Amino acid sequence: MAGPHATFPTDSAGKFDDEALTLAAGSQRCRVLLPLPLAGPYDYLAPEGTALAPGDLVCVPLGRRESVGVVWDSSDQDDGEELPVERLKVVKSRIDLPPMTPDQRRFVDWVAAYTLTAPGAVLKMALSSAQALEPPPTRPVYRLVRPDIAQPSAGEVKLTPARRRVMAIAADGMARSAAELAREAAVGTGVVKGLAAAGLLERLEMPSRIEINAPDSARQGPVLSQAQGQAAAALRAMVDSKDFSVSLLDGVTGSGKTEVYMEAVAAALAAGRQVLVMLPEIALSVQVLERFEARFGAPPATWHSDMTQAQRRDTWRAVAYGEARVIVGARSALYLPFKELGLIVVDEEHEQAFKQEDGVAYHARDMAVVRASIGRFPAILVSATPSLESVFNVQQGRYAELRLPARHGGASLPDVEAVDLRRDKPERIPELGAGWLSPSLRQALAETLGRGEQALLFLNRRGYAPLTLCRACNHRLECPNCTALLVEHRLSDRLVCHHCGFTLRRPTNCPACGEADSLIAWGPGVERVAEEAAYLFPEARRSVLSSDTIYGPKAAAEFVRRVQEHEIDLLIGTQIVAKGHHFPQLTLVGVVDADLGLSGGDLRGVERTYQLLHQVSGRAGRESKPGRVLIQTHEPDHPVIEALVSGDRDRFFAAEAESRRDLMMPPFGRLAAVILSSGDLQAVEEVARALARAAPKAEGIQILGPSTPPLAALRGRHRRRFLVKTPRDQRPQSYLRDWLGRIKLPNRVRLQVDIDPYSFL
DNA sequence: AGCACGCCGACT
DNA sequence: GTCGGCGTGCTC
Repeated sequence: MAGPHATFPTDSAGKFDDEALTLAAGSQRCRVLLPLPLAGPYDYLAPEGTALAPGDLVCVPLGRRESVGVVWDSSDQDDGEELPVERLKVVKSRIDLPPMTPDQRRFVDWVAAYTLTAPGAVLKMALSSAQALEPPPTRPVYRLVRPDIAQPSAGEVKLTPARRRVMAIAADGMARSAAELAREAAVGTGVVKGLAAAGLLERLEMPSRIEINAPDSARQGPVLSQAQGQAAAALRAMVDSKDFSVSLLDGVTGSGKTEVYMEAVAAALAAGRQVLVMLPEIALSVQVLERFEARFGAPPATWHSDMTQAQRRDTWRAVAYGEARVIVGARSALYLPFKELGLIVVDEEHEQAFKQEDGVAYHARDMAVVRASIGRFPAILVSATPSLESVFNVQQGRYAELRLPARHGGASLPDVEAVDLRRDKPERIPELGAGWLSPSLRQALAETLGRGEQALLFLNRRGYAPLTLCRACNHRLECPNCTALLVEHRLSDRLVCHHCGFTLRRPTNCPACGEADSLIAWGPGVERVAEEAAYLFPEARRSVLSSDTIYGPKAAAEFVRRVQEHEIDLLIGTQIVAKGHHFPQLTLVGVVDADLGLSGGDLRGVERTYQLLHQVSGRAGRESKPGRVLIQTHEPDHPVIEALVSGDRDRFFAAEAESRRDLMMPPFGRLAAVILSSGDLQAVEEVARALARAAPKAEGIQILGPSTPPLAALRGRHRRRFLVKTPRDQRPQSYLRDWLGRIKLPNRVRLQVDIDPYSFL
């Protein structure tokens, strides 16, 4: 790959010390990476008399507009012909922000190469907030012109009592906003402005920065158990070694994993490094934030999709300037401009939410490990049900393993039983139709609620019913844009496509045969289970919890509070309730349908079902009250159910790993998906055939497809898919580059590559 | 991603 | 006769 005759004038200056490499002023060529999906950086000329160094943020002309960009490293790649100097435009300005660090630049290049996407597309994520690059906004403040003379000599300016009070407040020389000054002096803001006009106060523009309270790493943490203490000491040692390492912190719910990794956070902070803690769903982690605040005396900075532009800008800048020391964020926080990152913690590392599917397809857990390796610092993966990938890496000796065996604080593990739906059949309820709760589960609910305790019914399915069917002609209501059934949502009185968001008011007549009142709801969703629960336990205070009813951190916090204060007796929820909340009064968990994730050809379906059910089981019974979990299933002998009932996770993992090994599926082999899509069915099929023909033969590499994925159409686009399977020691990227480079795509067909795919829809 | 250019339908 | 639809292609 190394170009033997690199012609870039500054190349010899030393590519391993690129900070020292400063381009000379004048008409000097420099490469600028733009946040656009282009093949590589563009060449510009540094402005006369300005030195630009790799990492500098710049503003450059681009066509008839302007764009921000980052001065990129001169590569030794032999790109072929360079654009002649006459055609180059001049960099407009250097942006006054800390330069992007070499580590972050390498990370951007690495992710682009790994995911087979344009480096500019990755840079775009790193410059996520366009407004962050603008100068920080200012706010007007007022202070005394002459602090030494608070009272002007009489006659010069008329001093009314109101003005006198303002001057008295301002006498300390501090700058205050007009509103603040006016409030303290009990006058209107007009008085303040009048004094400014009279020349007694001066108006200044103050940069408004967010207040970042420094976390106090010296603060004493909680008393740890012996097992916790050992794990914490191991993690502290990793941090102190200032070297790359990956540790898997593995412990059941309630074993005190958070307290343990907090010690590693404290160690990194004490060493003067920034820390990133990644969570799958920041919206639901109010409790984690509170625990950080309790531990370090200051709330961490947060980063997630649900932020305003202003919050984004302020946080982005605070991270770049090194003011924010601890950032708790969703997967996109990985691309923040850390000045001195020294530790990444990936909590709930097994969660699929870390996998980004659209745009740049990447797995944030894996990229976090890469980021740590580039920055030469530790990464800590945390889970009660680690991914098979991570367990495999432990077995291979790549990751260190730290196990926390028992529940911290003496609470016992819940008692898990399977309910065999083949014998223990839910009864039909005349008023409602089909029922979903078996007699055993009903009885357990009655007992729990009767004791004044809380119960949770878990069903990982939003809405009222997953299928609407015509009784007369058997027509199924489908999305017009996707190969998917419309899901009935009774709360919003609509039929909804969960893939594209298409909605329809529930029709009274069948759209196919026109028969009136023939449409019936088929199968359960959480809303329907809630309806049954309302019928069976009318006095219980119920709440349905799904992404439809809990949107954003505020709603999540409110829900947590209502459960904790026992304003709700019976929760009916999707996976949104499975996440780590602490509900001491919740003693019964009923899994309505454990078989949901077990059918279908999903590679990780079995693993995911185990993780999800294990997690939701962990909601039952903490503190002193024992918990009980009832799992309704048609397959009580399924390894997942047996593992949950027996609590023998390791045996289940071993069996699951064995079946993956037989198929050479991840983590024993590598997968990449190539997805073609187009509004034009013939065009996709044609390209799929052409691609199949163009596939080069290669030792050990298998091309599966083209096949029609379950979601044969999505958002009005027809889809076809290839899977590329390679041995573990052979990355598929170079093969894919070669293969995909052989055919020219027609414009209306889009090709998307997903390395390490998680979804097979 | 923008923002042009470009080549075919309904309007003042 | 133009205004404008968004297909196609380029931006150092």
